[in-house]
Amino acid sequence: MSKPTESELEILSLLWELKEASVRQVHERLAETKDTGYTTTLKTMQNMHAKQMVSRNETQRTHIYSPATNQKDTQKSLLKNLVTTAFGGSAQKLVLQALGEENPSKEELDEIRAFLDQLENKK
Amino acid sequence: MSKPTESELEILSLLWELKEASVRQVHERLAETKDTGYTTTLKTMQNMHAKQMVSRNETQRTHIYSPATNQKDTQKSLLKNLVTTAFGGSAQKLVLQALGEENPSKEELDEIRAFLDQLENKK
DNA sequence: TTTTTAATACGATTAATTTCGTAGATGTTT
DNA sequence: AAACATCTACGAAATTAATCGTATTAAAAA
Repeated sequence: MSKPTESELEILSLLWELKEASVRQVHERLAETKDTGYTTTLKTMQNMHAKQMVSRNETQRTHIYSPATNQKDTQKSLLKNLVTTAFGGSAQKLVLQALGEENPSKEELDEIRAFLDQLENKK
Repeated sequence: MSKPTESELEILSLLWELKEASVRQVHERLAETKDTGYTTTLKTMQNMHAKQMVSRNETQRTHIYSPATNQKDTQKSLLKNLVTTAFGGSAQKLVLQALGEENPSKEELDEIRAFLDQLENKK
C-alpha cells in the first residue's frame, strides 16, 4: 500500500472523519480551504480508487466513497517516516516536541500518564 | 520559508546532525540508504541554497553547507501539518499513537512523565 | 608540467503530482 | 419532450520534484 500524496491525504482524512461521502461532499469540504475545481477532486478520488486506497459504491449514479486503508496503519507509517526523516529516528523527541506545542489540558495529561503506566506494566 | 521536499528533508536532517558538511560528505551518508548519483545530491543542495534553506561557505573550492532553517521550527511545522492532515487536528492522538509504536524504555517513560509534570505546573 | 582526480554550474530529461477541459450519460425541472 | 443541471470518465496540460550528463575549473599526483 503506497504512501498517499499530500492531496490524497487531505481527502483520506475527510473520509476517515465522514466514514463515507460523495465526491461533491468531499469537494465542498475541501473548498473551504482550497481553491481547486470539482473535476480535480473527482480525478484525485478516482486515482485513489485505482490504487485501492478507497472503495466505492457504484450502485447509484453518484458514487459513494469510503476509506479502504486503515487509519491507524496509515498514521503509523506516516509517523515513522517523519520520525526518521525529521527527528533523526527518535520518536521520543517527536513526542516531547508535540507535547510542548499542544498545550494539553489536565485531562489529556492524565490520559497520557495512564497510557504510560499501561506501557510500563507490559514489561 | 517553504516546506522542504522529501529529498531536501533527508539532507537537511543530515545537516542538523553534522552541523556542517560538504556535498561529498552528505552524499556518502545518503548513499548508505539511497542509490542516486553525486550530481543529484549536489543539485538538490544547490536548490536548497537558492531557497535559502541552507547556507554555505564558498571560501574554499569545496563548499561547506550548513542548515539555515531552525530544526525546531521545521519540526514544529511538519508536525503541525501531520496533525492536521492525518490526525484530524488532534495532537493528543498523535502522541498516543507515537508512544504506542515506540516501545520506550523505563528511562524514556520517566523522562516523559517529568515533562508532563512540568507542563502541568505551568498552569 | 602533464595527467588525473575532484569539485561546481547548469541545462535537460524524466518522473510524479496536480489541475482542468470536454464528452457523454443520467437525472430534474419546466 | 426540451432545456438544464449534475454526474462520471478520460485524456492531456501544467506544475513540481528528482535525476543525471556534460562542460569547466581548480587542486593534487605523477
